[in-house]
Amino acid sequence: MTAESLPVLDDKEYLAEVHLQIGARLTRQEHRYTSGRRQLVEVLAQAKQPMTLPDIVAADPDLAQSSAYRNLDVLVRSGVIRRLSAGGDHAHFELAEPLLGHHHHLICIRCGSIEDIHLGSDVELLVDQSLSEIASQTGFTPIHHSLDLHGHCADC
Amino acid sequence: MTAESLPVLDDKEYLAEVHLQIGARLTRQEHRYTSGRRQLVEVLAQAKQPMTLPDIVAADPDLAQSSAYRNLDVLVRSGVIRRLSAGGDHAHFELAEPLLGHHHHLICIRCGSIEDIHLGSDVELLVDQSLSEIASQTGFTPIHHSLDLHGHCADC
DNA sequence: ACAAGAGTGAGAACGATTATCGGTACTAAA
DNA sequence: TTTAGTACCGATAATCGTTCTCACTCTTGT
Repeated sequence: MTAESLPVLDDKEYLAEVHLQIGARLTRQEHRYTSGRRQLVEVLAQAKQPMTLPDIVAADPDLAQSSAYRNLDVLVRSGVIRRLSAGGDHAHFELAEPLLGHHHHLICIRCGSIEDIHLGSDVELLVDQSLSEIASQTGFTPIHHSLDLHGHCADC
Repeated sequence: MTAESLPVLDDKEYLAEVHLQIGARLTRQEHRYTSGRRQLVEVLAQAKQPMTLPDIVAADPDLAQSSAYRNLDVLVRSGVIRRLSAGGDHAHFELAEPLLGHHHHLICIRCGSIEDIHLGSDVELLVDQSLSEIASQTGFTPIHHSLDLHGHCADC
C-alpha cells in the first residue's frame, strides 16, 4: 500500500503510482482529481525537498495562487499532502508519509530551506517507544511525531 | 550556569535566578531589563507550558500588545526566550533551554495547546548521535533539535 | 440536453505580526 | 543637577501570507 512496500520504481513509474493512489483517495472522498491538483502533485513529487507556495507557483506558472492554496488545503485535508510549519514566512508542503515514507527534516534557520533525512530504524523505534510511553501517561493520543534538526545548511 | 545545574530551588528562588540571568544577559547586549520585559518573563516563568501572545496579555493585562510583541522579539534575539511555530494561528513562547532545560513538546492538533515533556537521556543520546552523524554527512551545521509529538490532548 | 454541484481564478478580506512615530524615562558625562 | 543621547513605550498604521467571495466553467449523472 505504501510506496516503501513497492518494488523499486523509476521516476515515471513512481509518479504514475502516486497519481493512482492520490486519485483513488480523492475519489473515495468525493473530490475530483483535476488537472490543477495533478499539476500540484507533480511539482511536489518531482521536488527533492518540501516547497513553499511561491516555490510551487514558480515551478509551474500555470498554477493560480488562489487555486493552489485551495487545492493544497484539499489535499492536506485528504491526507495526501503534509503541511510543515517551520517558522519561516511561508508554510512548506510535501507528499504525505504514505507516499514519501517516514522521515525527518534539516531546517536552515537562515534561509528557511528544508531537506528530508532518514534515521536508522533503531532510533525510530526507541523514539516511538519513548514517546508513546509518555503519551499514555498524559492521556495524549499520538498521531505522528516530527524530529527536526535546526541549524545552518551547507549553502548558508 | 544552567537552571539544571543549580541546587533545588523553590518557585520564588527560581524566579529570582531567572531574572538575574536574563538581566545579566540583556545588559551584556546593551539592552535594559525594564519592568515590561520583567513582567513578560514572569508570566512565562510561571506558566507550565508555552504561551501565545493572547495568553500572555490575558495573564497580565497591563502588557500592551505592541510592546509585548516587540519585547518578545528582543528577548528571543537575546536567546533567553524561544519562539515555537507549531502550525496554529499564533506562535508560542517559552523560556529558552538554558533556563528551562532541554525538553520536547506534545502538540494538540485540535486546540493548538502545547505541553512540555522530557525524554530519557538514553533516547536523547541516541537521537543526538544519529542527527549529528547525518548533519556532518550533509555539511549541515546543527544548532538544536526539536522532537514533537502531534496528536489530541486529553481535553480534546 | 439539462440540472446539480464541484472546481476555478481574480480580487477582496482577514488577521497575526511588524513598523512607525511622538512622547517618556533611564543613563552617563560635565 | 542639568543635559544630551538613546533605549523604550504604546497607540496606530502598514505588511503580507493565507483564506474567502463570487461569477463563471467544467463534470457527472439522469
